[in-house]
Amino acid sequence: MSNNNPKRNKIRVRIAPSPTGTLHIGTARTALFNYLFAKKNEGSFVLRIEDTDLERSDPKWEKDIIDNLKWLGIKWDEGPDVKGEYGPYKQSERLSSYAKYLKKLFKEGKVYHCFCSEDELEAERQYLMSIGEPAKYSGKCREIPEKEVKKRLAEGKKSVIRFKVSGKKMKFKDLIRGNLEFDTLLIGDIAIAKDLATPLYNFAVVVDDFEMKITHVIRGEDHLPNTPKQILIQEALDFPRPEYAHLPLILGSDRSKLSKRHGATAVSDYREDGYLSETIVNFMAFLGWNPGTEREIYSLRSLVKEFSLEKVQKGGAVFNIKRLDYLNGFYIRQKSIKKLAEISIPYLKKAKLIKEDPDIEQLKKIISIYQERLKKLSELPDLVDFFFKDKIEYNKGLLKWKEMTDEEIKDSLDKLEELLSKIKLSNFNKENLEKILLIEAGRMGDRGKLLWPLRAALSGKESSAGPFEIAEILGKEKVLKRIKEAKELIK
RNA sequence: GGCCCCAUCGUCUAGUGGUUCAGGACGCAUGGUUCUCAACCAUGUAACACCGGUUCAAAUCCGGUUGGGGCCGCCA
Repeated sequence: MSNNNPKRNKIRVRIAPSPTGTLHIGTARTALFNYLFAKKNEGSFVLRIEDTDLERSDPKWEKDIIDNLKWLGIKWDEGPDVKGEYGPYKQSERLSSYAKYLKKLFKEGKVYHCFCSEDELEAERQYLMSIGEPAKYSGKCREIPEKEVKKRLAEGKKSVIRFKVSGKKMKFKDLIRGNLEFDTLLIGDIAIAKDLATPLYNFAVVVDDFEMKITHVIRGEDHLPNTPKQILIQEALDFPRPEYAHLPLILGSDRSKLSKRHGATAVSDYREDGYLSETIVNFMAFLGWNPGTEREIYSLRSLVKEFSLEKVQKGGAVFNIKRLDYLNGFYIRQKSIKKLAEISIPYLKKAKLIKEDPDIEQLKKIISIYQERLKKLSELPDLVDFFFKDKIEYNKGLLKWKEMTDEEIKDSLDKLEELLSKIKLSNFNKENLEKILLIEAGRMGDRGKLLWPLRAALSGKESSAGPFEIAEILGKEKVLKRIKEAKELIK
């Protein structure tokens, strides 16, 4: 379909995190959906930092948000670090805009100073709730005469700027939920700024979305009650109304909004735990959305092609870590050995298993036999530590397969030592070991009698990769050494 | 308490009035597979919250009940 005025109709969406903490998984998913919607429709995706709360905002959180969004591959077309037509993209740098519209609202008599104390307001709310009334602000400061207001202001009395809410039914359409209706009679006058230079959320959002020409506001369902408030402010300022789409919430296992008490909520936590960005993206996309087919594996690129708001769910979605693990295992298995070895290095270094200059070829061999056993990178050190340690520790009982006696274990170990020492260094590889040892193991009736003690002696673990591949990587010398050590234990 | 949103297997979901005694995936269980674990394969497990109505026909439409969730800040 052709469009005569593409620029004017261009879709523009935004993610507007406040730098008061690490990038939350919920924020990341909202960012993802906005990004997908923008890219699918050839629109623009804007990153705006909502740092009006000076107390809680910190540049370090802003950095965390930007770093992790980038890590996920979610790129913005305009933002604090990307020049754009509608900047600046940090609210703390947009103060003059807010002041401008605040003055306009004052001039038009649509806002007023409120001198109520927070304690007073809190008590009022409690009282209203207790008698079953809507907990809204009474609006009593509306009536303070102008002269009195000036006097109190001159005295330096603390105040807040409130927007006068006039009662009526407010209807708006939500792209996911359909037609919604709120009774604004139930909304008290909205605090929109502390003063001319300190805007508050509901007001700053409206001004910024207007000035940044945002066409679609896609955000979490927890913002639903804010929407009528923001529309009221928009109308007072004569701004056009964007389209709204409220996403279902991400829930914890108890079906309440995902929060810290459910476990990790920061994208950085998952990143450090060794989840891949592909995993997180694929997983987040399916929290409240699906393509309507049975396909479940999607890259960011393929999501862009398939995404649509119509397929977004209405009900909240529980964050299921088991599924995340499964997906991560899948993506780990998709990685090339080279790449997987590379990204494993930091985890092995952290566990002090390798130093600055690891033997990459050796590492790749190890990784290749553990790739299919890995769910997340942070598990790697515990799985492969025995390759790097000089001496491993385990209880003698570990060497025992089923009901073997110490005597039998010793026989197996002796046999192993005898057989293995005969193998030439150049033939000490998986295929050969298998050929030689399997014959002997078969002779014993139960292969476990030979193979289990071998694997246990080499790895020191209940479970591990197979003994032949481990032996090849360890090398003849070390293998014989570990068998000797096992024999010492049995004595 | 007030307002609002929501409701298919334990979880994520397919399903938009008949082709579905409801399909897929994760999980779980069982079996297969060179000792173990993993991976893989196969099989199984398990759901339309309830009550009315509309209709020849309802998981699908309407109403109510119940249940769950969100919000009610001079945070965002």
